[in-house]
Amino acid sequence: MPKYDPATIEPKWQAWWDEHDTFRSPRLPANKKAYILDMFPYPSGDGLHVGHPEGYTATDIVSRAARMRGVSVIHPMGFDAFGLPAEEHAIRTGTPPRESTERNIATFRRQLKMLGFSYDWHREVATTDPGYVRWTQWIFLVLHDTWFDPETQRGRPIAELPIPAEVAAAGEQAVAAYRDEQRLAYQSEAPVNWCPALGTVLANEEVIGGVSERGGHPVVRLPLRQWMLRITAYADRLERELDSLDWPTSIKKLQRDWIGRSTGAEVDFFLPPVSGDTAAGFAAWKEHRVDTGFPEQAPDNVLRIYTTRPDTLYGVTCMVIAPEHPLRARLTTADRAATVEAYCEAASHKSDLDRTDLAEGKTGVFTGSSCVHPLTGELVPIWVADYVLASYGTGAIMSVPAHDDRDYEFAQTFGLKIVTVVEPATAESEPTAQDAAAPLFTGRGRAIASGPYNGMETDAFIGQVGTDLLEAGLGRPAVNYKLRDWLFSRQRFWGEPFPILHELDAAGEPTGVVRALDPEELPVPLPELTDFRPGNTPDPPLSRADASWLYVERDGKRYRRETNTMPQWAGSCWYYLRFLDPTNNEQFLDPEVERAWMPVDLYVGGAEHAVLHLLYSRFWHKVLYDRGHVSSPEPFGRLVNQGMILGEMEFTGYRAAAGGWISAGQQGEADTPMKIPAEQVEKQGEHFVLRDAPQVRVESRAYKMSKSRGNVVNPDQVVRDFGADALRLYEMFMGPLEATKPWSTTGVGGVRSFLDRCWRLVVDERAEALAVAAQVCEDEPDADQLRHLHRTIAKVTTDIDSLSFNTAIAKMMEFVNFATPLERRPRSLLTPFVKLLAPFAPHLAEELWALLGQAPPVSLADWPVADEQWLRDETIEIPVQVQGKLRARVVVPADADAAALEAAAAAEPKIAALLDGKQILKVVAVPGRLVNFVVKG
RNA sequence: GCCGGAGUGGCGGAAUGGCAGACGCGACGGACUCAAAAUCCGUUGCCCGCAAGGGCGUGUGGGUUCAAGUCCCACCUCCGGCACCA
Repeated sequence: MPKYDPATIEPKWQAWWDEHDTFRSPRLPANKKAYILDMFPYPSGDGLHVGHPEGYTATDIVSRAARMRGVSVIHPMGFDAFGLPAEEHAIRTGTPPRESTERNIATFRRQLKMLGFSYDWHREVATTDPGYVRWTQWIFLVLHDTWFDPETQRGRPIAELPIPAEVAAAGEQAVAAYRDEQRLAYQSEAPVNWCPALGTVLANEEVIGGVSERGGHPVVRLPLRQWMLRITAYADRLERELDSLDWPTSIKKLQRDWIGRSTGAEVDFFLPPVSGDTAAGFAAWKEHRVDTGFPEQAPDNVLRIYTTRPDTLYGVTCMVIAPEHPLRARLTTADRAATVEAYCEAASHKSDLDRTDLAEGKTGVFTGSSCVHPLTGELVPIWVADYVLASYGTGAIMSVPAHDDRDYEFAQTFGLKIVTVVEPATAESEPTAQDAAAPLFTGRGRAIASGPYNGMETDAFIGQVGTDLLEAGLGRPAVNYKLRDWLFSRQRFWGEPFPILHELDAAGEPTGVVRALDPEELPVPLPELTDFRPGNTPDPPLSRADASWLYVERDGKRYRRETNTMPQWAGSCWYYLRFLDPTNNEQFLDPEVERAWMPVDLYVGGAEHAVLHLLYSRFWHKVLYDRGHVSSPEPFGRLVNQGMILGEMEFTGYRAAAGGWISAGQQGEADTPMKIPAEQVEKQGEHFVLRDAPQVRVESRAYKMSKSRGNVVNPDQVVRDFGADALRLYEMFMGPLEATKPWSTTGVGGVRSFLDRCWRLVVDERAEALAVAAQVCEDEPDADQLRHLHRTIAKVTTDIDSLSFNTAIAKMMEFVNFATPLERRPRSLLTPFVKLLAPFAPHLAEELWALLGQAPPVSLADWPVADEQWLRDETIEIPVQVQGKLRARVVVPADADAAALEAAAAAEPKIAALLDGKQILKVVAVPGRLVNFVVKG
């Protein structure tokens, strides 16, 4: 009668935990601490997806097990609630985003509670809470109040910024402007990615292949005033300090590649005056440079380039500048002006996709002018081409077609000269005549045709020429990063307003003076709007706010509020800090609390945040660290990415347009894919085929869950059908946490029947009322039972530490398989097992714990300790091989040495027969492992 | 193109260089039942064989080793990411 019924016991225990504040964490850890963090979700209107509970269950198991082992655990949850979908919903329906967001959060909260996660809900935050926004804005003020001191590689208060004498002399306004330029949060007019369909500007990272990441809408480039964050100042630290982190190497590498540090040299190429003696001018310039050295800023009379291969200087055959290069107009001769202008005009309209090398070939035009090679004195023509990016390095390159594939392609396209100056330094043969068939060589080697540097290896050459250029004042070593400053403003409604005022003159026009609000004036609330529609222009929706919001007066001056809002990343950059002190109204986080709990010990989330979220968070954290607001330089110690959960495995056959089936792989456009039920398919060799037509191959694959494919699994449904414990357990049993794996509904049924078996281990299912099974007794467990129990304890314990939940569950299944047939089940055998089960299937464990007469909650019971004595065997079975092939097994004492093993093996009748008459060449006997006879004859 | 990750039964997956396939799903057989479901017990990598037994097996080809899923070299396929960063 009393069958295992998750629908009743799960809500019951969830209510119990709530009432008893079972998972509330203290303000400060009582002893050893563990901060176990999930990437908080964006509360979409679709509710929880089965992908969410995967990582959440993993951290929940770790948290619950840690609590049972006496660790002070902090395990919070919240919501990343600003963002585009809520705003788009608002535009469609006219509902204010706050309303739909609150509704969605309520759904998410209900679903998360339904799964029995042991979050401390007292710490819940949403990035949209005014009490949270206040401190996001406050951190912006910190960024705005900070400049990066390159000397100390640290962010420092703007008040400490040294003001150059000439700036100070120019007056207060000049000083203010100088400061504004140096702040970590600064304004820029740079061209931005404007997406008309979304009505917003997007960060470079949000533009994938020329279209918006979200929605795939076209993006155009427009110049616009924007807030930028100077993340590039921290590039070096962001890269270097990755070393100290316990992160997957693949994620570290993604971040390194994204930061894209490269080392090389900047070199100045002399621009001869339009009229006058080029040779004499060049000589005079060189002499001047020897005296004055390499100037910080490139003067007007040079073209400054950046290269990672200064050893190829003698192979330069042309210079290429970006279309947006500041010297472009000056370098263009009158006869080329029309052509160059037309080219640059066209390039400005090209999307990033068109400018990548996916587009066919290289384009470019000659400017008509030339510069002088600093080492050879030869004239080098200057071209404009859009394969050179204005935003990287100096926006200009030296083109070395023989040793750079992009330059090679460019030279080939326009028939430019190719000069080989590096040859492969192969050990086996002295390179003879240059191999004309392979003019492109991008590897490292030995210099040729390079004047005094002939014969030098690439690395030595780079070092030497670097020194020489520096001495001659012609160049200097340089470091560059692919990482760009972070475009931090959005022209949307549903985001944090900036705590910034723009001063207005008498005519109501901005004077260009910016005033940051005082921290006491925060938060700046979002204005009430009725129309959320983005405009046709990049004018943000907030500019349509009431005058009462938009205009403010301070100290007798009129100001207009900043109407851009912050991007969604802002809130998620620091939520892990607010969780520690979520209701603090005095400061963003109490330093005592911060020191006690930080850094995060385990951070689990999807790999899609490998670069952006994790890089932005680290950046903010380092700024807060530099400014003394947090105590550690890195926020996240151990990071783990959970894998994606795919839809159920599908078989797809193809209906030929002409009728009948066509084998997968041979189908054309006109043939229609059709889903085939699994029972109509069978495996034949490498492939699946139709059972009724084995000559027809069928595709078998699991696809990413998506609404359009209709293979989305809904957690509510799974909980209804199998229970939350079954869902949790199944997600952990599917395979390794990090792996991508397909969903299988029958698999959920499998773990559910394991839970049923656990239930029946304790409960008499056929009794009228809930009662402990008759087999449960007060016997002392026997040796065999203790062996099984302690081995299970040992395995489950170590597997939780290594996040190998699938094998931990397998071990518990083995225990249940062992214990089920027992006619007498000692209570003291069952209670430790229920404890092991508790982190995985907490509701069932609480129920069984109570039924076994223990005081709840098992969630805070002591974790069992494996007793070494039961992990050892007295005798073991050892495989015996002859010629490496398994031929027999012998049972020997566990501590038998090699000689004893060999003797026992040789005595085994089957082995003796095989060895008879053979010459034994070698015997490998590994105690505790195996015996292998190597014989001849 | 470049950089990661992965290829093991019908399926998901286990395996400190030492018995490949733990555990689960599915399938098959048995017990219980009038019957079915549920449950319990058992079998289940492939091939040959009545059996005892034997052979073959971790994407492909080579190598190291007494011994390779695991280490090394080359290649193939799939998945993910990056993509003119000089």
